[in-house]
Amino acid sequence: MSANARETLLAAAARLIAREGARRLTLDAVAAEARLSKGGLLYHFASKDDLIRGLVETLVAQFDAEVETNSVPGTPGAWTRAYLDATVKPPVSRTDTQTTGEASGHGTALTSAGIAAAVANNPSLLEPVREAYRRWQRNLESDGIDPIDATIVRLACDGLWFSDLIGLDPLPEPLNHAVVTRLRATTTGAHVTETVSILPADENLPR
Amino acid sequence: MSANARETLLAAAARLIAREGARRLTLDAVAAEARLSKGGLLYHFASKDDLIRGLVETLVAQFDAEVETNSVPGTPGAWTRAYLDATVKPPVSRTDTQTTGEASGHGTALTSAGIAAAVANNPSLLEPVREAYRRWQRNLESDGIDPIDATIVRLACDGLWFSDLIGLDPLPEPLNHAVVTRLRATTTGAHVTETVSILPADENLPR
DNA sequence: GTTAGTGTACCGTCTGGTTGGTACAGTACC
DNA sequence: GGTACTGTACCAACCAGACGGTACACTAAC
Repeated sequence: MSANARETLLAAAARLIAREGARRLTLDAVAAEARLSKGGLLYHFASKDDLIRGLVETLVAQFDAEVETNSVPGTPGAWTRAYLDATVKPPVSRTDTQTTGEASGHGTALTSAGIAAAVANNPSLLEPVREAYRRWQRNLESDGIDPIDATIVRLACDGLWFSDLIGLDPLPEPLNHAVVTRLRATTTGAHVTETVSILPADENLPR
Repeated sequence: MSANARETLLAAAARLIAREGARRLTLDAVAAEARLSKGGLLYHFASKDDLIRGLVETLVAQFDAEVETNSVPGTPGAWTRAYLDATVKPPVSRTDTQTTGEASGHGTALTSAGIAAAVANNPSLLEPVREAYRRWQRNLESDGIDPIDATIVRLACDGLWFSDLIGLDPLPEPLNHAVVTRLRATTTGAHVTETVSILPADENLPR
């Protein structure tokens, strides 16, 4: 377990935040969650800030990888579409181990854990996120489509992320699907005007 | 000062978060910022959670009031447009007193202070926000325009809010203006296709 | 026997909250 | 109009627990 101890610890930290909120992210708690001693934890992460840094960097790297995977370069709007997909795609939880499903019922999902922890503890740890966004915004603006459209798609994605971060109700399902579809259509430059009336029943659009 | 002591304290707390981050929101610090003793603070707010609750509720109430002010009922999309305006409008800072501008340069603006504090300390304090969003989403979906469009505008607004919360770079100015304009146009049902090319110089669009 | 990795015990500080008070304005009663 | 009493607003000092971090002993592997 030594080689991936870091990952185990990061996953434990993320799980903890998702379950009990950022305030409960204490070294003791993380160590316990990862079934390790505090000493062991501090061997891998020199400080709490260091741990959160790891969380944030992992988050950014994962999202980057996800976008990279989804992106099929060549077509205009490909990167923007990949950004959308990476946001929407159900995040594959890294928590395969220890499935003690004692969900205490609040939103903060694993993906947002790093952000929450950084906001709670030390906003300057968000710097990697800020830097990533600079990069992402650059990519969006030079994606071969109208940068305004691309930016709106980005903002909507961020809105979905925000919603997840603070545990808002997800959009009701037919609407959610329609919104994502509409956003994706935006990235192709095709200005679809097919007004989907309130509560459309066509749930089975091609994925 | 006794009557508005609560407001003074809330403003002090918000200022503190904006300036030094949510972690620094301690009872001592808030009291000092408001030039009051901790005992005095605890007279008005029974606990730290109570203080944060006040912060969150004020935030929701302010936003609600802002939307209400901006909304001109009757025309389709009016509410959605008001939501957009309330988000974009430069928040009139309530901090008229004590203008010690020692901004230490990170994002968390006054508007987001309550959210940040709640995320950091006790996510369950976000319940009023969740409830408000249920209400808002209902209003958006019955605003006389395509609910998909309305929802996308909402999500983009939330994206802007999120951006502010974690202190991302604001959008470069011509783009920002264009995005807001495009979003507003969406709320009128008018599907504008005037593709503003990369970096448009026409900054002086009619407000 | 050296090194990577982990555990135990402990320390100092921070911080939320309590306690016991002060100052003072109002007011009811005689 | 003086006295007893109440409620509001605030303060200084203190406390107990939590928490980040340190020190160091131990062990398994090579």
